[in-house]
Amino acid sequence: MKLAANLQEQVASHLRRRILSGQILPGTPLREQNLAVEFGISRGPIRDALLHLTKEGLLLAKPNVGVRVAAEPSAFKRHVIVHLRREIEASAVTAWFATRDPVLLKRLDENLSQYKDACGGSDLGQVVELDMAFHRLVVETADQGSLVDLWQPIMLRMFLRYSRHRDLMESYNEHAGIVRAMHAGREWEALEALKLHIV
Amino acid sequence: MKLAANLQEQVASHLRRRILSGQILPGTPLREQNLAVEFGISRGPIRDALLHLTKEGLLLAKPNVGVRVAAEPSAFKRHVIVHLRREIEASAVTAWFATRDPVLLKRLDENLSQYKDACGGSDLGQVVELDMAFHRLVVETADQGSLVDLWQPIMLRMFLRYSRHRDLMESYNEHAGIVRAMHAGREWEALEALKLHIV
DNA sequence: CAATTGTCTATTGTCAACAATTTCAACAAC
DNA sequence: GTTGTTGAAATTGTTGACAATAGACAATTG
Repeated sequence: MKLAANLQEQVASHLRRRILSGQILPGTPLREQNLAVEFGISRGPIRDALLHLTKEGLLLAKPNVGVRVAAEPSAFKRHVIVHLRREIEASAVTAWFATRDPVLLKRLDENLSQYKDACGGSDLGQVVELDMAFHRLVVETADQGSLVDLWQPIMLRMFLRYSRHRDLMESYNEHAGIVRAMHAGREWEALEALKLHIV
Repeated sequence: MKLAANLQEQVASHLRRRILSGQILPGTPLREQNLAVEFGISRGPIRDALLHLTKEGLLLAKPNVGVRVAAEPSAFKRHVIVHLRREIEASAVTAWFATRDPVLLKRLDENLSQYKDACGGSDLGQVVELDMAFHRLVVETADQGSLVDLWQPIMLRMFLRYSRHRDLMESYNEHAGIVRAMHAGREWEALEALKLHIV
């Protein structure tokens, strides 16, 4: 975990984690003043953080009214999102196979072992973060990470329903399968495993 | 043009237009204080607007340093973006063919005639806006507009190089071709024309 | 002379007070 | 009963002042 220097980042990642882990349910309003006293800071950085999360698709903002946690995407929207994520991550994997930089493999292996541990523990926030970190590692590798900002809001919208519809251990096995195919240098198999994993 | 009630929206759309029309070139730094005096308001709403545009991919932010206009996407990134836009807009068109709501056709026809006029004029900002409005109309139609927030940042990143690489009249003809196919109820033709238009 | 350290300035980050807006309940008019 | 009105409370929008930081450049030291 990188620790952010400025408050808005800290607030944003804290709220992000709580939303994704299901501690704050869709529809819940977030008031600037409440959060300000909760974090012991002024409303300024809170506003910045809420704007961040709104643009990331986690919150829904209405002018002069405030923000609330966004609802899970509709079936139609989710269908589109799945395709977008596949497109981005598959492009990244394909790009990796052109270089086969071993650094990524090492990092993915590390992530897998942490992920396995976290699945046993009780901290769902940690599991979500490691799951996301896995995919981010892949996306970051391609084209000097230029895809990350494209990928993140799409990913986050999908993870809005993470906690309620995901079998943790199965997810781990699928990650492991992708990495195995990459170690073995089997591109088609890796891409296929990735595609089946993103659903 | 919709006029926004709050300052941050006004500032954001003003800057957005100036960036997309090439009046502010990639790499140009935007200072909060400068913009504040230029717009005759305080730094608060300016900050909000810059955050918006940053999340939309038009600006690049560095903590404690400030923002600058983002560079055009790399060839690799652009390639991915093209696929994403095609996926989103094709989904929307497909959804439309399930209902064939004539309201959209009327709006597209209106847009086309305005677009044709604007191509003759000298206001590039207007052309860009109408071009974007055309595609937004399509995307808005599907699933109560749920795709718009997904689509917008992708679209905007692509339009960062709009002014420098686009033949206006050709773009108009392609739009017209898509609408013609929709009027005639030829789904495959419309999708194909759309795919060829997004490049 | 090179490397480091200190200082200065431009700029962003943060804060608390005030203004504008929305919401909702109580109440009056029809 | 329903509808419109009004006013208070809650909340966001905006502002200007102050604090913290980064980057450039000068001073110092080996």
